[in-house]
Amino acid sequence: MHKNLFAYINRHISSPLTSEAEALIESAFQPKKLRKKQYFLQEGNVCKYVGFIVKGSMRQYTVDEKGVEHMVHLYIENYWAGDRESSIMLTPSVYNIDAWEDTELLIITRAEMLELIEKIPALAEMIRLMDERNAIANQRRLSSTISNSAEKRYEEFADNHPQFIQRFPQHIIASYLGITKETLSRIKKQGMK
Amino acid sequence: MHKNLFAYINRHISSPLTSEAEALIESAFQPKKLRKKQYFLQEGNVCKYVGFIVKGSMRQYTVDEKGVEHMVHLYIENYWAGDRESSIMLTPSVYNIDAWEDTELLIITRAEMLELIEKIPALAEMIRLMDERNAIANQRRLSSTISNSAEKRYEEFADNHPQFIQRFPQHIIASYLGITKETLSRIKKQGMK
DNA sequence: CAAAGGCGTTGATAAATATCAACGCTTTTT
DNA sequence: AAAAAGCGTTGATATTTATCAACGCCTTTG
Repeated sequence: MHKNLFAYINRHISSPLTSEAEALIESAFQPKKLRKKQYFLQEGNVCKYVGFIVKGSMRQYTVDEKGVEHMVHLYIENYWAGDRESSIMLTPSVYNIDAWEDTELLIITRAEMLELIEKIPALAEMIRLMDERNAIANQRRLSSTISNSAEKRYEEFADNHPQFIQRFPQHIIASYLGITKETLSRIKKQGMK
Repeated sequence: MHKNLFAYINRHISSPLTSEAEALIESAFQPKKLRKKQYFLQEGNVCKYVGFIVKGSMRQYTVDEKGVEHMVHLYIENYWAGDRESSIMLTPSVYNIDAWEDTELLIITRAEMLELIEKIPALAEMIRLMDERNAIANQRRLSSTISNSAEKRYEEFADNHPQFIQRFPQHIIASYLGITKETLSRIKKQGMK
């Protein structure tokens, strides 16, 4: 199970992990299984772990006063799930994270992760890269959300993230794009003509 | 002029900069003045520098097919301006960054910054902190943009960033919030009652 | 196997927001 | 000092998107 993580890390660093490093990582990351719908993080709790998704899919969302869910992130294999703000600040999270499909994770606390980074410089390198990509992706999404119509946002998303379109139902995608499921349904019908 | 930068860095690290570190920083960061409306970065160019704003204000925006500007970021003193994606990937930027008021910057290339980080560990610490805050802020903004009505977004923004409300005209704020200036005008009138 | 729930679609209608045009008031430029 | 440009506002109207209700088709569950 940790093999996927090693492979992921090696894909993102310049020279492969030593076997000592792998051993350290293996003992620091704890396997965790979630059944569909189970919470990884529930609103109001402090987010203790960040999780690397080995298999399955998850979603992160807020719930508004009317009970409507707003998807903030979608995750599949090789994504990291967690609420950074809560983990860092130790404040209660405003987000829920749960499993959309049965999911296998490797989880680690922030403190343990920081320790690990001290011991394995390559990990620091990976984290930096991850952060950068994340920042870039968020930047793009923000820019798209502000500037584009619902239709254009969907097109862009479908082009850039076909995996998500396949893995999540349409009403989840709609929420992620900031529109209702009905609107997305109509947009798609339009776009086909 | 570099004093502001030292103060900023010291505010974000655990033990103050040594005078050697200050000397290194001073020689690496180049002062730059921009008059109102002057470009720091123009769409289509690779973003060579990141700039620390000592005095003044700037904006980062895209321009769509219709010629409409969409504000992606607003910057004032003690903010860092630049397009990370372009700097890292060395790809042409899709953004424009220009001075809104006459502005004084301290600029540095990415390569020089990386060198500097090697030499001054405290800088690495600061950058990590900066990145974290940035990520959190972006996350919040994204979440707000997806979930909230224009009115609520404005309220939230006004509460959390009164400085921006004071420094930038309303049509810029509107664009930043992803709405038109007319809609913002009407929202504000409503809100007063 | 029957029932229930999840999902996508459609129609009718309402609400939010954009667009276009015009105006008054400042500030900046010439 | 006059002209131009920038800014915020308002009104009339158009467009986009949300809401509410209903239906058919699956898939899951008891």
